[in-house]
Amino acid sequence: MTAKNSYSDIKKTVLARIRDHTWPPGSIIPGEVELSEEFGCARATVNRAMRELAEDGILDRKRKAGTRVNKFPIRHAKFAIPLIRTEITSTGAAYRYTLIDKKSLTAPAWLRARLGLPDNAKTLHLQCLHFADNIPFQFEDRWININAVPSVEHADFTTDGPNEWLIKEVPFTDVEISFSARVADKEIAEYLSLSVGEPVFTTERITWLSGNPITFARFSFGRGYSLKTRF
Amino acid sequence: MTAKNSYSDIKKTVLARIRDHTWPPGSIIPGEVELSEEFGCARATVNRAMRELAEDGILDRKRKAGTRVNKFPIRHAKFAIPLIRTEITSTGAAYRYTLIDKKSLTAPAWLRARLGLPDNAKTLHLQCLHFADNIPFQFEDRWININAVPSVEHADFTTDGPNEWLIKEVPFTDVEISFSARVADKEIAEYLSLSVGEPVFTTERITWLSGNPITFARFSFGRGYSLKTRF
DNA sequence: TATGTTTTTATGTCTATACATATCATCAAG
DNA sequence: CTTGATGATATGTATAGACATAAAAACATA
Repeated sequence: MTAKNSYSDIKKTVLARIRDHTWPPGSIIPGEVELSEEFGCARATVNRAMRELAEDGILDRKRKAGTRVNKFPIRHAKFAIPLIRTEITSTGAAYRYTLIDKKSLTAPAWLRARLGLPDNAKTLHLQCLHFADNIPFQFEDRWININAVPSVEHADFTTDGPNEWLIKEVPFTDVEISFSARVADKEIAEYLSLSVGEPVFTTERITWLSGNPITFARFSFGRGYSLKTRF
Repeated sequence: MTAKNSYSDIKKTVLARIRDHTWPPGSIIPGEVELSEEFGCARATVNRAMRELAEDGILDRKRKAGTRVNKFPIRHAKFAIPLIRTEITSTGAAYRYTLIDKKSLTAPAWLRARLGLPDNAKTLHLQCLHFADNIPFQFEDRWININAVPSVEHADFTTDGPNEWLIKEVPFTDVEISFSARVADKEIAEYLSLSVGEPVFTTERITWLSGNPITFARFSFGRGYSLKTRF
């Protein structure tokens, strides 16, 4: 009868009990009915609290088996992946964009393999630079599957980056993002004012529309960039 | 009256309408009552569907103002941050852990600044290596605030890593994670079998318990590591 | 003993209803 | 023209009750 009744209060109470080892890792916790009686609220309210804690990886729930405290909570870090324009302007810096190169090419072998494209697949290859206060911030190397997005051939990328165009024009269903540390090659070093061989924080992104690859993009960030999240 | 009624069906339908530009980016979509009539279900069901889409960053909802399609839908990428042991064993590789060094030290200035610790703060400094199939996978450099976790002085880290111990023993409320690309120094190069100067994918983590810093850890990953997510 | 079959049960979802609350829109007063 | 009060309204949350479903547990059969 602890006179708590909102689902977020229940979440807090449950988290507190996990933290103070009232309900230690791996243990089973009371069922929804019992908890709803204790908290003096409806089962649906307890259900929402428990469901959200399970989504956060704190609890592990199974029908009939009950709810347990996860032994090794898989924390889900949420990273904001904003538009590069938003990322730069939100720091107060001025955003500037330049299109370096734009060419229609048959997809190279590595790209065909990566995206599962047929031989002779036509692609549009773009290279762009994004500046923050006129300092090079991000080098973008992008390939677009022309077969999947025919209209891209007539798009003009001189004022807006391809990402902004794609988000507006092309729907997608799946995205894969990866983060890694790479070596700056001559090209990247030049564009980002680095030395060849310096480490470069790199993200790669592939997007599909119902299984059909749309675009592959590699983003190389300037010196000292780091991606942060707090939760 | 599209005869769909489960909340996940509604999510799919809404997503489809966003993709085919029935509801273009930035547009306002019908209210919950109207949609519940269209789908022939209760408002609560529509509410759950819309709430989850909003959590995913697809929709933007405001009381009274209604629900809009987010102009830039990929706002958040979720990464699972598993235990290193889990990460390695889930690939089928064998996990091995070694404690390299363990020392009680007064916190160095950079750490005091980073965590907001007082002068002369006592810390436990640990260096560990995590192997996948006997190949060095991750080098862990960790500092634990002894003041916040006195019992850590008697903990034995020879068989289990400090992360596993901390998760079991010490509750925390806040985490900050950052990703970056760093240069391998002599120490890291040796432990991870790299050359000095090679790029190293690095994550740093700070955890707090209600504002009180618990631990700072820097994880350096072996050559070619990348962090992936798909959604 | 081993293998299906049935029962039981905790979670999963849905409904109908109610009230709370933020905020947009309108209109009035200064 | 600005500021402040007042509705109207869409989302936010809660409730009680119902049925669905997965899976553990108990039972029955070969």
